[in-house]
Amino acid sequence: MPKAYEPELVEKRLYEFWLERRYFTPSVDTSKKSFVIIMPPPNVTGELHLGHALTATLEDIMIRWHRMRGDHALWLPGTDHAGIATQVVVEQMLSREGVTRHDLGRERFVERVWEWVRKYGRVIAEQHKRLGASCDWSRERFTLDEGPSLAVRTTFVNLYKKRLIYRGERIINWCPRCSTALSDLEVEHKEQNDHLYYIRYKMADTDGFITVATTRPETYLGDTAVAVNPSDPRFSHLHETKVILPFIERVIPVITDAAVDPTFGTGAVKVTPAHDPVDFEIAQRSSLPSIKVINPDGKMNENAGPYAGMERFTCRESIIMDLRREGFLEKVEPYVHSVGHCQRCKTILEPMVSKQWFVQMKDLAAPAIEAVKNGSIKIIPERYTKVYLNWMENIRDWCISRQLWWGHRIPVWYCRDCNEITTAMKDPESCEHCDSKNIYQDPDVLDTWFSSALWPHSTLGWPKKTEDFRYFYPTTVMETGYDILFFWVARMIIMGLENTGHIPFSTVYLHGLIRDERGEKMSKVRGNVLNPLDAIAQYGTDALRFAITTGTSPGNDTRLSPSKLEAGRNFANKLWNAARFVISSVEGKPISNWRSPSGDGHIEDGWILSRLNRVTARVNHLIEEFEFGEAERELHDFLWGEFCDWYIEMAKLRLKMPEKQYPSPIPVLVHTLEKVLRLLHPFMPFITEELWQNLTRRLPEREGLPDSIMIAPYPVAEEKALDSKAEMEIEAVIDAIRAIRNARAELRIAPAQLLGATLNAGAFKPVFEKEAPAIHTLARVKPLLILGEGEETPSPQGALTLVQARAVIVLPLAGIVDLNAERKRLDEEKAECQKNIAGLEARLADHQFLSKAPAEVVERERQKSKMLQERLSKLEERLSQLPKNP
RNA sequence: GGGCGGUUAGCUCAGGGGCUAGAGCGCUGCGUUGACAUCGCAGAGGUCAUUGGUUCAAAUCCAUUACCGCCCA
Repeated sequence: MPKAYEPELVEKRLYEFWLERRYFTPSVDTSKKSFVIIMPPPNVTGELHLGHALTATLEDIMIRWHRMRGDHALWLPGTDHAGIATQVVVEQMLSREGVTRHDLGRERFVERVWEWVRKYGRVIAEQHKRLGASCDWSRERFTLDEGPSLAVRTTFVNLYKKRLIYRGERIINWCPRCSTALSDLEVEHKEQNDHLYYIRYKMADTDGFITVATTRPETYLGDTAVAVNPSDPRFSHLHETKVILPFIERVIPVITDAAVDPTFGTGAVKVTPAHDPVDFEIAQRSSLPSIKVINPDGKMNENAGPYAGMERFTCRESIIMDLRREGFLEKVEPYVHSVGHCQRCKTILEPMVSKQWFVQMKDLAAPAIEAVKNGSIKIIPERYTKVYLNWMENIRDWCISRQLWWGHRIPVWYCRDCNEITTAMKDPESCEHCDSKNIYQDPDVLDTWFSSALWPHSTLGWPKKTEDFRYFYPTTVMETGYDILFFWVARMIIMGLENTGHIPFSTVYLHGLIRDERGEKMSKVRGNVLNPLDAIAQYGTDALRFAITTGTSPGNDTRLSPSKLEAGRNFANKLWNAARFVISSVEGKPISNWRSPSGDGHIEDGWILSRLNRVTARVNHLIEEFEFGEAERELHDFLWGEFCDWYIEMAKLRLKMPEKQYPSPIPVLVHTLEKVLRLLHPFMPFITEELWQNLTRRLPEREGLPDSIMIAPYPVAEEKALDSKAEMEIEAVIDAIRAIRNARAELRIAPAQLLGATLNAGAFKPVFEKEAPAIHTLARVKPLLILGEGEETPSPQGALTLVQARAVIVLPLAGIVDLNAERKRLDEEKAECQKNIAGLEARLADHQFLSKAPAEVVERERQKSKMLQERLSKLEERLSQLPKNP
């Protein structure tokens, strides 16, 4: 075995081994419990980033744990066609060839996208394999596959027939760059330093004017009214009057509407129904006409009179100049407001009246609200429940049509003869209303999230009643980032309930974002992205997995830095070397009883087995509670801080000794390592598999051992292995060794130099006698005289005394120890000890405490007090023995 | 404007009523004893943001203030 763990030598080979054995593919077995995670589908042409790596790691941890516990664990992977994103990428590629999608035409363009997808669509899957993801590739799905597409079609037709999908002229968010409508969720609101323009509109019938304030003067061309608050006395005399728009000379009414905020600007606002959501509603209430002045490409249209053809922001500048010149511009104030941007391309969006398809959400949301409220679906961390409910209870209709070519085409046909709409499961040949053959399909496609919303059931076969659907649905856990709670999770719950009548999953686990070491969001623009594959190449997959999940808690963002990756790599290497030690120790030796070794052979055996079982219980509990980061931390601490630092070090001595005198530590070494490997396997699959196969290959008693750790049972704690006495005893020994080492370091005694020592262990005498060889070697003391209760501890001149709860250690160091310093040190320890006793005594004298605190707590405090008292008297004894110093 | 989260060691973060408050990294000193220098041993370092309250007991629960971050409008 190499001296250091070399991940590149094992990862690929083991992944192929697992694939070959089909370990990732669960069978349908209704007698067994299923555990199902549907993977959030990444963009088909995208590349794996750390968010995906985190998703995959957390899901793999759950899946592997459940699989090892014997559940039929299905982790279904897939990819998303990602309408806008993919179309944009391909259009960019085409533009390098000097063609637009319109040059190609729809059919040829879509064919080009498919080519692209076929070429790059495997990237994500391959990268997931590098991460060790144990997902079932045989069930992999793509949103545009036949199955999921059928689900989309079925859903659309059903909802249309239930009148829950409708077509309407509404104000929507339009991205002029992507040239498509977007849903409200795809709008990114950003605070912007801007200006508020005060524009004068001349009264039509009198001499005066009315001043309105706006941040978007270019839209005045589409104004169809001026509105004031009905209760605003400043304008009551102007109700029912008319004003004239500058230059274009359109006469529009002054109306009243309660939505007008009297404190904004002058209290009078312009109303542009075609380009503002609030104005759109005002217009509906007052039956105002709506005049579009901006085209989908962001240029002013023919209704803009002299400004027609101008780009919208150029037009703004131009209009401001003209208004100012003609005295229509009263003033300009600096103004901060929130502006909607395209989430995808960051272009400033244009609110625009447009005929689009919508899902009516309110009724659909009701059962989805109920499912979370009544606990059928649990959200982790819990605080997101409120966020979810708040959004759901204020839900608005969902604009689902997109003016793109890449995606699920809207299954709607319009009749040129009767203007009616036909929608059906099969593409119609003629209008279902007038039977005319003169029909054409809606050119638009559906929002990508529409198909994503069906993902948990569409991937399992719905609407067909497949075996998979019957066995694996509802799924168990939906694990994803909190940033897509509304986009995806909420909509999956809605659509799952609507389509199947069942919740799509019972637990939602939301993870946080991975940021860079300065806490900034990683992005290509910032140039701070860390490529997971680079990290894997440099540190290994297990190190990366460990680094991004250890010490994290659900829903909280984490920072990733090279030093965390190093820590992961170092931990893997530590494990590697601990295993290397155990494996080399068993080589050529008879091994017996490693499956269930006795802890009675030696105190430290009982100790490590007890600790192992406590950790096992903790880890299982933590995984159940989705506290993966904490579970890993505890395993890390156990392996490194207890097994390696102490048990292995102690075992080394016994390995060198004749077995008659000291029972061999090999069964316990092997047993503990083997268990730790299993415990760690869900987190660090590659190294644990490699070591486990390496180890078990050399062992007897192989009955029931599978070929792979990934299908070996996950350890379960055994009550009978817990041994508090052994834990206490080894703790006392460790304390003594630490105290001696500490003294040696403080006094700068060379490591090679052996010291003689006397140790009075009181009632623990037999323990220390048994552990004497460990103390010899680990504390480098020899000879060591061990005394017990009632035995006088000699204290020669110039000795250093270490007083502990369970032992007093005397190191004869005449000439090295400064007596003044020694007295000072003991005095300080005494003071500290007295302080602690005083605190405890005060508490123990308090009737309230004695009567109200649980008996167990009171008892613990009594014990503590007793131990401190003992220590205090030992300290006093040592102090009295010190020669009086002038 | 409404809501949520954070504030704990120099840095990054765990810990969510009863430890002497922990870890990793960093820092200081020592170290080539056949698992590991991707390491070992030892050490320094904290008014748990503020102010009140609840409680026998508060880093932990409640309220307040301050600052930072996020979401929704």
